[in-house]
Amino acid sequence: MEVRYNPHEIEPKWLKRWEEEKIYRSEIDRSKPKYYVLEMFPYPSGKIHMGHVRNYTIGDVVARLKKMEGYNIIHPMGWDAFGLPAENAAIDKGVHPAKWTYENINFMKSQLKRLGFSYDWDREIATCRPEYYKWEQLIFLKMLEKGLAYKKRSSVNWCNSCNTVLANEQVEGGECWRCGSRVEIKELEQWFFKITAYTEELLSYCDKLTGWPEKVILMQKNWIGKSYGCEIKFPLEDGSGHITVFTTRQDTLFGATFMSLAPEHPLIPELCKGKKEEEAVLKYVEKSKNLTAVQRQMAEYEKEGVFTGSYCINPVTGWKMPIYIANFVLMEYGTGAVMAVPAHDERDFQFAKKYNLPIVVVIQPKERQLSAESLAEAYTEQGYLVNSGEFNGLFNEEAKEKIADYLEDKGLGKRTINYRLRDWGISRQRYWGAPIPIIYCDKCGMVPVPEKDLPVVLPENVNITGKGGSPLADVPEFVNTVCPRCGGKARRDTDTMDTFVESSWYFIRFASPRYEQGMFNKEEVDYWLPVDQYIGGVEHAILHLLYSRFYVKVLRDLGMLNFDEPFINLLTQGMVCMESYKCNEHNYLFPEEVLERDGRFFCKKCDKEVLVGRVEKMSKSKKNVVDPDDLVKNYGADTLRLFCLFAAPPEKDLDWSERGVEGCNRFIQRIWRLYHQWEPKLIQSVNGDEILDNRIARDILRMAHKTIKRVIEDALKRFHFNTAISAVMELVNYLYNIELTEDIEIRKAVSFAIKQIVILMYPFTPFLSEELWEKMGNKRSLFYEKLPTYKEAMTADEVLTIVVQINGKVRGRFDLSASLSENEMERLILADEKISQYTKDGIKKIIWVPKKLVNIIV
RNA sequence: GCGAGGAUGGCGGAACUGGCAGACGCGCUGGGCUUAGAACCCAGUGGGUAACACCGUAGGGGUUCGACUCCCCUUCCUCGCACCA
Repeated sequence: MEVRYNPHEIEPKWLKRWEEEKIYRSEIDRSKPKYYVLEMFPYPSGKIHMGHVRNYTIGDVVARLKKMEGYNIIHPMGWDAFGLPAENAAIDKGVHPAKWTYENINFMKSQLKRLGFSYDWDREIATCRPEYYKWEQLIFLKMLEKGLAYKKRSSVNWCNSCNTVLANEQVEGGECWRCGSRVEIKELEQWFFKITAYTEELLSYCDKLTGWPEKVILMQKNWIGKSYGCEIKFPLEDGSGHITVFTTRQDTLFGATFMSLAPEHPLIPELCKGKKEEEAVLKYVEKSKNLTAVQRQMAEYEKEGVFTGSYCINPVTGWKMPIYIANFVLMEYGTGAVMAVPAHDERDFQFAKKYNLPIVVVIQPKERQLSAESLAEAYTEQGYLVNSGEFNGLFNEEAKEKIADYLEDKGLGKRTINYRLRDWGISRQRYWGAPIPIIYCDKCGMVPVPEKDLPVVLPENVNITGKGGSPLADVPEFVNTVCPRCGGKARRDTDTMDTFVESSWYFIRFASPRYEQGMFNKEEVDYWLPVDQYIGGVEHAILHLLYSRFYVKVLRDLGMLNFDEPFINLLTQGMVCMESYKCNEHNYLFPEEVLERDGRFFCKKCDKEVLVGRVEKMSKSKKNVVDPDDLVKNYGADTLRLFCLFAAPPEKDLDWSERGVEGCNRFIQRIWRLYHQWEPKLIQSVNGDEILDNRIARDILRMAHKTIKRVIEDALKRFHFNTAISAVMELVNYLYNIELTEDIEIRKAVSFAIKQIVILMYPFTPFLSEELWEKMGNKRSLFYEKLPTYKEAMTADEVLTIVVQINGKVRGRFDLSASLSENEMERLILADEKISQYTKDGIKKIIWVPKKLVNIIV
């Protein structure tokens, strides 16, 4: 008889039953501690890919494990449904973004269901529904009231030939992704969220995020970019004012020999006015205007600039410093003006060399002597001050403080702190997003949409061509409205919000997804939030997580929430990777378009040898993708899940391997077969701590208890599912070596062990486990079962294998009864013939690692 | 350039606080079953040797009775930020 686990019969059976019984529905239960498991919700792009499968499998395992540990679980799923791809689909295929999005949602939802994820689908949300974005618009208005939302002129990428705004990701190497023409910069009035109002809190609370990966916290800190320094005033030579700079190196002030300004610096027109340099300067400024940030980066770091014709005075040395415009100075950071210290800053050094500007050394290292003439590069390390008047001889870190004191005393400058973090621009000149609830009236100016008129619904009848500005501007029924204040004619804001706004609070909405009286039901939120375990890709380590943290703080300060941080624990899972094949003639090839011959690979079309690419992230363009649907069809969901968990620990990248998948399927079959071999001999009610006389039976029980311990410690405490699974594999292998027998004690022990396997595998392979669980005579789903407990005493070995080292080298192994004392063991070991050969010249020292190892030093 | 992480068999990966390196899986080899194959089961599998010895965690040095693990230097790889003054 062939015994085979058939996923195509068994898996649909359980899907149906789980759905009918709604076992994953979550409700407040104050008798249990709650646990909120959340995976980053997907963008409904069409169908799920392996990255989703891995992410959601990890989340599902966490949810099931925590449930089995006794928590009341909430495990929701939804759709980050607004975004650019929907609009692109409209442009390419003429499908309405809404239709495209909802169809994708339906399809992807069926895919997720098929994989057996334990979502409470009653809580499903899609951010493109007015019931959702209504509350986003409300919060926008509250932020406006608080001054946390404001409007200012800001630049966008603009394509002249398509006549449209481009998102950053639509700019490829400074060119438009559609037509390839040069991208320009255009200034538009845009909305911003004042995230900088929370800079300090976002930074200091980083240290409270103890459940986050170190790496992500560091990225957040770097993104915020706090630096301590001074603002220093440099008087203009003609006495007409001064230029303020920001520097973190006030210790090098005596070495500042010229001044560099950003091309956008407001003083420039005045500085060059009437000078012979004026024309050249204005031309340079004009040229810089049309450079995007992307293009600036492509400028290959060539430092360049022009002299303005004016000078300012170094306040401590009295030197006349020429004022330059320099392309590397950023208007957005500091004051847009930099004091140039060529001897101690790499960029200033290059600039000084190029334009032949003076270099003065003011920091000397201890071990060598620098001189301005022979300097080949800037010296940016620490050292002692020279050429710095009364500060000579000070260590530069000390001098920073002394010079800052001096500047403050004399009123020449003051200590300041600067941050890299800028406010969050949220205006998008796009259709498929949440409309910004603002009305412009000729008489009353800018008027917020009254709360009672929310939501401002995104109109359906819109023509999306990919041309022009915001598509909403072409919908007169939307644009034209009446002013809520005066009742006169008015126009709506035609921009939509950045999709990061929707994802900044969806995790709160999940607590009460159908609530109609407000953004959320406070009682539900107080119970479920914050998220206990958040799981997703590291690509969101900065923006999404930072914006979500910001949102929670804003809502807290609006009195709506009473917690400070959204995500207690964060797991960033690795990517799913695969080799790629590239033919010189036919570009990237699918694996089936490649022929293998003696370990080399050839293109089936042209028979030329193909380049086997590094294992890298699966992507359509590289043709190194596998479709989860195919895998479910071939192996079933359990196998696919198991592979995602077994091939690597969750935070590492996962290398795709078809053979590895087959191995996981084999393991499932092995459990299935093991069960069926023993089925007639299994004994129903067994408990694991019975005292058995049979040695083999006792060993089986011990092995089972050890396995429970390992699975709990690896899976639950460390989320290392790969080693947890391998522990179960070892137990299965062990049981395969037990001969089928009528011995009652062995049958009891095996029954216990098999039961543990079924329970322990449930979070990983729920279908298989449910089926076996039912076969074992259980009526209720495993979902309600508790994790097994192990007895420490039951894991203790009766016989210990003691490793004996002589001078740190392994020279023998002794199987000794665990009941012996160290002294008794020592006597037995030293009496051994082989060991005594080593010890005949006398023993210096004996070091014991209890129950494991002894090192004899001779 | 700065910051972080990493390098272990033919491959993916174990070894948690320093204590048997290579668990588990894949692949490979041999055997069993079979008319044959697939599937399955058993055994072996870092290098080296007839067997020991010995050599092995990127390379070099150090601390220690003992180092994949701790410290210093070097090389390479991955990721993040990237003209932030």
